[in-house]
Order: sequence, then structure tokens, then C-alpha cells
Amino acid sequence: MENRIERIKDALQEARYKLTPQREVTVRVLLENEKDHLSAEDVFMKVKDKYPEIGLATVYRTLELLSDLKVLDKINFGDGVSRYDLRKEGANHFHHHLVCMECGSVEEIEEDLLIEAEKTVEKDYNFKVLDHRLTFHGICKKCQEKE
Amino acid sequence: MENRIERIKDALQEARYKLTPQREVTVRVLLENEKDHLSAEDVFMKVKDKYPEIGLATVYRTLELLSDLKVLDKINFGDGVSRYDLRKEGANHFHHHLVCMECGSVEEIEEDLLIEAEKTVEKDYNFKVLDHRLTFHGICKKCQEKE
DNA sequence: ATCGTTGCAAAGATTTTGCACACAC
DNA sequence: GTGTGTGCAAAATCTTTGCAACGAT
Repeated sequence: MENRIERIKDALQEARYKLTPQREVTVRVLLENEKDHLSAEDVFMKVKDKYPEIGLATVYRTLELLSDLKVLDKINFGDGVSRYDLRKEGANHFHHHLVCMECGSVEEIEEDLLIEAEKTVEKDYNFKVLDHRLTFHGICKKCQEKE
Repeated sequence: MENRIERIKDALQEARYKLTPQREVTVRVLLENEKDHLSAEDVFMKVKDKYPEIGLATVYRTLELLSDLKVLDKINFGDGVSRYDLRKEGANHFHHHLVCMECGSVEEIEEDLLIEAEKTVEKDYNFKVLDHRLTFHGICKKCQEKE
């Protein structure tokens, strides 16, 4: 945990930004809720518990900054809000998501399912792949069992 | 073209909705700009050329309706707006996209790259896949040649 | 006459920006 | 001191909703 904060601090400093208290609290919230795909508003409320003086704009600015630095990925599951997802340590590909259409739960998959698909795209379409987004929509295990 | 409008009319009527003039103009605009991933505002402006009395709210309502009927897919490439994409005739999977990070162009891929990946997800994660979204981010052919 | 549909305007929700002040080096 | 970073409020953007009027059956 502290280790990962250090890495993020390094990433900020490399780009000449500081790890201010506000930014550190925001990062901690993201680390503590790594599986939850928080919206900016979600992050703001959780940060506010630990650091009540913070403003919403600062949270937005921090999230945008961390997205630019590729510490975070900004994702969108089709409801009106952007959500933020920490990039895994050393992961050079973005992980995939399974979104349940019944209960709305989101599961993450680390396994890279796209190795072949990327080769095809590079070869057949002359497109240089740098990143990808893959989301499956369907019914999760729990909701299948309910029926 | 007329053929496809008839099919969409059928889809509407099956769900007890009418193909009003406003809706028809909207559908025509979508068909004529099938490759362009228009935003609601884009659609509105193009519809307005043909049917100046239309209101923006009607366009939004039509787009939402057609999305519910699975005639359209609502997609989001990370800029602030939702875009709408006609589902291909008889396509039971959503096509994929190649988004160029240089010039912003969006290319479509019809080929299904996810057959194996879906099997993996169904088997290893017990997740029943009903649909998917796959977008590759990278550099398109043209922009690679420029460099 | 009923009921879905529309246009307009207003409201809502999310995100961004302007600006004066605070803080670190 | 210089310049980045912050908080607040206002603005901007995108989308949805309320409501009276319209139109087809």
C-alpha cells in the first residue's frame, strides 16, 4: 500500500507535480476501493470523510491528472458518470470487465483475452494498438443461480 | 435503405410505437450517416435541416427508444457525449471500434474477434455473455504513415 | 374521446473554469 | 517572490422532465 503510494508519488514528480495532502488522500481512497469503480462524486464523499476541507473541483482535477499520467483509467459503463479505475502495477494492458445486466455488479478480469485479437487488428487493419477497452454485458453467476 | 426503414418500423410497431415523421427523419439521418458515430446533438442538427420544427428533446427520446429496442447502440468513447450506432442487420454481436489517438478517427470492424474470449468468460467465470463492447485505442494507418 | 407523441422551457446532473488566496521551495 | 495547487462559486455541457397542445385512430 505505502509502496504503491510511493510509486504514484514518483509518477507525479517525474512529471513535475507534487503529492499534496489532498492528492494523497484521494489516492488512498482509490487504493482502498480498488475494486469498486468509483465515480468522481463517490471519491469526493469518501475523501471528504478523511479531509473535510477538500473541494469537489480538486477531486476532479486530481482524477484528471492521474488519468493523464496513466495511473488511473477513466471508464464509462453507460450510466451518465465517469468512473475511475487504478491501473494495475506493471500491467501494460487495461483489465476487462464483466457487467451484470441484472444486478449491475462489475467483476474484473486480469487475464488478457485479447492477444490474438490484437494481432489480427495490427495485421489486417494496419492499426497500431496501444490500449483497449473490453466489457462484457450479461448475467453474473449469482443472478443465474437466482433464476 | 427503404427496406431497413421498414424493419425498424416493424420493430417499433411490435412494441406498440409509431413511426412518426420525426422518428422517420431521425432514422433516415442515422442510416445516411451510419459510419459516423453521431452524438445526439449531431443527429439533431442533421434532422433539423430536413425537419426544422423538431425539438432536441424529441431526438433524445427517439434515440433512447431505439436503443431500448436494440435498433441502436449507445456508445461512449470517453469524450463527454453519448454516440449512437446502428446495429447491423442480423448482427447478434456489437461490432468493434478502432479509435485513433492522434486524429480521433473511428473505424469499425465487423469481424468477431471475441469468439474464444467469450467462451473463456462463460467457462472460467460462469458469466453468461449477452453482449460486449470492444474498443482498441492506438494509431491508425494514416497517422502511422505521417510519422 | 383517448392515448401516444411533440415542442418548448425549465430543471437536473455532471464536469469544467475563473479567480483570489494559501502554501512550498 | 514565483508559481503550483486549492476552495468556492459560477458557468458550461449534456440530458431529462413537466406540461399543454397536437394528431391519429
